[in-house]
Amino acid sequence: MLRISDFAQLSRVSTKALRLYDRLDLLKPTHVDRQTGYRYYSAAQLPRLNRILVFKTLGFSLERIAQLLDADVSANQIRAMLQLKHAELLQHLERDRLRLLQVEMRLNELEREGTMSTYDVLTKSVAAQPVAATIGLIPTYEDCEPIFNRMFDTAFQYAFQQGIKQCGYGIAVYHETKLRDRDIPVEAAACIPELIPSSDLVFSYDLPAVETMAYTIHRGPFDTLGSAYSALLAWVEKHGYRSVGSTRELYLAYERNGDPAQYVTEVQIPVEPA
Amino acid sequence: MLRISDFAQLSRVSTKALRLYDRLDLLKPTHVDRQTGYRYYSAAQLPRLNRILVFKTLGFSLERIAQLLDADVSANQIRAMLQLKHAELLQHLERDRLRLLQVEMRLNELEREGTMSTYDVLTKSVAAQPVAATIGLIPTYEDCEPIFNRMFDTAFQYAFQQGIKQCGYGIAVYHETKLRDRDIPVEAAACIPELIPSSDLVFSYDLPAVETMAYTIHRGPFDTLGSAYSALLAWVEKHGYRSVGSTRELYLAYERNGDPAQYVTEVQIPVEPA
DNA sequence: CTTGACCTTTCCCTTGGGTCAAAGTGTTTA
DNA sequence: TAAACACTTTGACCCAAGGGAAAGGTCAAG
Repeated sequence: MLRISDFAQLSRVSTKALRLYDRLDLLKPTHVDRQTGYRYYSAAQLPRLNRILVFKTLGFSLERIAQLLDADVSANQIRAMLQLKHAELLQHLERDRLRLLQVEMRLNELEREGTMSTYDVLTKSVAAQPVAATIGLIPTYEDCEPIFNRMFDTAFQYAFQQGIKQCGYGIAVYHETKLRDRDIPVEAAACIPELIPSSDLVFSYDLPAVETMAYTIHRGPFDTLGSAYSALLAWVEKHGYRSVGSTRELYLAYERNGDPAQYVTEVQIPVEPA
Repeated sequence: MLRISDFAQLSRVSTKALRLYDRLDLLKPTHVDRQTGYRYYSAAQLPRLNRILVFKTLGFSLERIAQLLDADVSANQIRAMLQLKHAELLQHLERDRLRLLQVEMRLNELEREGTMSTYDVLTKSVAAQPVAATIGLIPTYEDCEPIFNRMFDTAFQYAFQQGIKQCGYGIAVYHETKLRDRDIPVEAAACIPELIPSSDLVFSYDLPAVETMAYTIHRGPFDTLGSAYSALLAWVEKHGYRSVGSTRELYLAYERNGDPAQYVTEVQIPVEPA
């Protein structure tokens, strides 16, 4: 009969851990004194404790270990739990591999540029979104704001006429076409809570859901949006994605004739693993 | 000005998390109503929140992220933190790779044998241990118990004569020699708290510390110790170690003329990565 | 004015123990 | 035999990053 500290020394497991394992029914002392509550262990319990430690190094939780050590558990169930753990570990490995790559990229950037990019790119999934949209052509990226304003006015006003009380943000959608820097076709869409009838000028439809949307947030005037696109496209390429849809601009903070420095725009590109 | 739930929807971060980030000074609302305590956010805070999310996906803790986002932190400090994270991730990868291998080995074993080995092998580091030891020859592994008993008697009795009150466990040390199955040289050592003078028959010295000791626990009579050795040696080979020292047997539960089924023996092999 | 949606703070819960603290035990020594 | 000291017990609080729920205050629409 060993006292808890002797057994702890023998097994190199702390007394605190042994008491926890007792409470969790993982490893009960062979004997507990009725009077004093003292726990007494036997060297014969070391195999069980060792098995616990092995499963712990495999990354199992104490709760799962309790299940694994249960005498009634079949080899099949054990295999299932091992396979589950196997899959889990593969996930962990993949996640950490990606993290490692990203940390390395950040480090490279820091070495090259001396500073980190102001654009942080993330991915998210985006649900389908009912919109009221107009289509137009932008002659050039400079001074396109008045044209956009007219297009959004058309869309939002039409939505109001159709009884929409609460409109959401404005979204610009650039459909995939041959690259060109003049006469770019663009869609100006107003987010609305539900579909409405379409008219000649304004189409109401569901902006499709996107499984993986890479996006970044641009703060400031629209004429510097180009650097956000650069950062976003560079990120997409470096992270092994490819663009698979229409890019979008979501105008999160915009006030007509307001201070352009306060504008906030989310730039989005649907992607999928290359 | 956005209410917390709007900002949460926009950023896809739960209100609970936003309140936590407020409390941790990671992301304070632009405005908090004095009367009601309502938090009001601005879309202009999305870049900062995005940067928080990026660092979170890299695996940084919120506390570290707070440091990284601190305006006063230099590029050098950021680089240092990234490098630290890099090293940490490498460790994680290595650990999970090993875990994966071990889970796979367990699965293989389960497929082949239909059950898991009764021997669980672990490694630990072992400190130097003062002992009083005698040396002898074992003619054969069968019926060696009386010889061992005499040797241990000699060692323990000598220790008592030298004033040792509390002796520890008995240890048998098999020094590396050419493999042979008869006339095996062996050392029977009594663990003692401190060195004592040596005599003709009993040597007192420090059993050397071992950085990495592979060990397993055997329960039962000594004549089945062979399977423990088999399991241990197989483990050592499969896990990419090689034996680098004298194997030891530590008698954790032994009673002369007791029930051999109750014996508990720890079998140890010093190893290092091959 | 009421209702329902939304906001606040506060408390408890999660893992695997570490770290005290108060109080009771066991052994040893004077 | 009693004090000293080492050991044990339970209990409470702590870590990270929130999730969940309760109790009560606020806001906007009908």
